[in-house]
Amino acid sequence: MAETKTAPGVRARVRAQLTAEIKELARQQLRDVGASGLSLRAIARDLEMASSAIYRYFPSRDALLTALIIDAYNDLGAAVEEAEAGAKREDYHGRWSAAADALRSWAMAHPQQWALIYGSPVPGYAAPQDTIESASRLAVVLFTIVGESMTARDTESPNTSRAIRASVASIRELSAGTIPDTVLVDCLGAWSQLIGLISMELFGHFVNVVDDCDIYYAEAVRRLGELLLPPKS
Amino acid sequence: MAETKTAPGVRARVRAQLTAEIKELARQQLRDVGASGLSLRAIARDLEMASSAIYRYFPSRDALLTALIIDAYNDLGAAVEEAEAGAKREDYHGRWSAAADALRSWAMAHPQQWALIYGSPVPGYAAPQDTIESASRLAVVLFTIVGESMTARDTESPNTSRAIRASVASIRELSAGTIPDTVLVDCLGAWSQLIGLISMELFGHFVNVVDDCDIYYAEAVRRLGELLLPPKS
DNA sequence: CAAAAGCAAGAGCATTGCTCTCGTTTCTTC
DNA sequence: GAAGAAACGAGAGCAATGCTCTTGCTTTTG
Repeated sequence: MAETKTAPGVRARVRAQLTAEIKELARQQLRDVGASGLSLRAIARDLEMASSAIYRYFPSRDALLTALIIDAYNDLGAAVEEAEAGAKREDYHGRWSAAADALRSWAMAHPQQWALIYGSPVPGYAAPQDTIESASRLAVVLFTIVGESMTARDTESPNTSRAIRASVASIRELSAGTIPDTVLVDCLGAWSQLIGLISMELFGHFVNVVDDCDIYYAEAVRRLGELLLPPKS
Repeated sequence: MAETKTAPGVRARVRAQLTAEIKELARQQLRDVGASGLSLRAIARDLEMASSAIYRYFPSRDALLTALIIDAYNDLGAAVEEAEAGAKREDYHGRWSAAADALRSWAMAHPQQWALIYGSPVPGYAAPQDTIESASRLAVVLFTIVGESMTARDTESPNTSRAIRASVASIRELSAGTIPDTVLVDCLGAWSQLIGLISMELFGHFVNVVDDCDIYYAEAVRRLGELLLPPKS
């Protein structure tokens, strides 16, 4: 009796697999017709099951989208983390470039998933708490690079006003307090610039503006590194 | 006979008005249910006409969206142009802040329209040529400020590589060639950062990150101005 | 072994974008 | 000014969607 009764139950396993298959088909559909054209019925058709059966796995279309969003955040976070981990620890400029390049590479390889997480929030206004942990992975990598580069440098607290200090209080915790506020402001700007650059390119705002996005992006990343990090040894 | 026969024809006028009414109702729906929930049938219902009649004015839902996108670009462009025109011509920092502040103010006042133009491109991949002229108005304002501030400064051509020069060749025309390439690269970065900052705030990426977006944005704009413009007199 | 919970299927509802046809109104051209 | 052309509004209809409900079946659980 205990023979076929594997610990997590056979039913739980087939359920997990079917859930994964649904998400995989959804991702495929995302690439083909975009987020707005994602259809639960089409997925059910590909899976040769009744459309109503899908609702045993995802209570609504938006729930499926939300699951895809979380997966995308994690996939992107893992890609950036891995690339950044490949650089020498003390080479802050190398770590910065590696992370930034991995960010854009992932975006170019998964444009629809990028649009899902950094484009307009499609499902009403549902970006629930489930996403925030996965979403923060990218920011953690970027801010950690700058934060670790700070310990070596003089961390003299500059003359930022009280109001500005307060406006970035939350993010200071994420960076463990090692980054002075002026640099923190620049960090947020650099982060936003990276997201902005990639989104502008991906969403067509650089057509007839920037001719070679590869080269321009590399240059922009280099300058941001020079602004944020201690000068190269 | 020529009495009621006004030059553009009475029919053309009522058509223009109905077109405007449709767009106005569409904008209203945009605020209520977002772009994905925009329904031609609902507009027809509000207008108390048959759903099929709408198609005499817009051949498809995407066409309506495209019209709204162009309107949004023009509305935003006009708002920024007007704000920038209100500053003293020789006060480049004032012009820069005025334009950047108007940009964010417009975005906060019209979040759905912002999402329409800077979010994920919803209608398939249709961002046709009609939009590019309206879309460039913002960039023209920003780049013109920097360009005009350059004529006073030394425009020594710095050591940018040939590849980087080529990557931004198209945008150089828009700025009438008065901006050296290094500054041009920073301009593009600043532009992307503004769009990125506002999008991140609007799309929820600054929740639990930036506490006071008003103050932070003002500081970020100030720093970008210091980077791009000649030092304050 | 029996009750309970999970599952798949089918029918059905309300809604959508869009097309086609059919009279009617307005404009254009002779 | 009248005939022909073009634009218009309405209605019916098609294919598709998200989602719900009910009905049997299977797996798990007590």
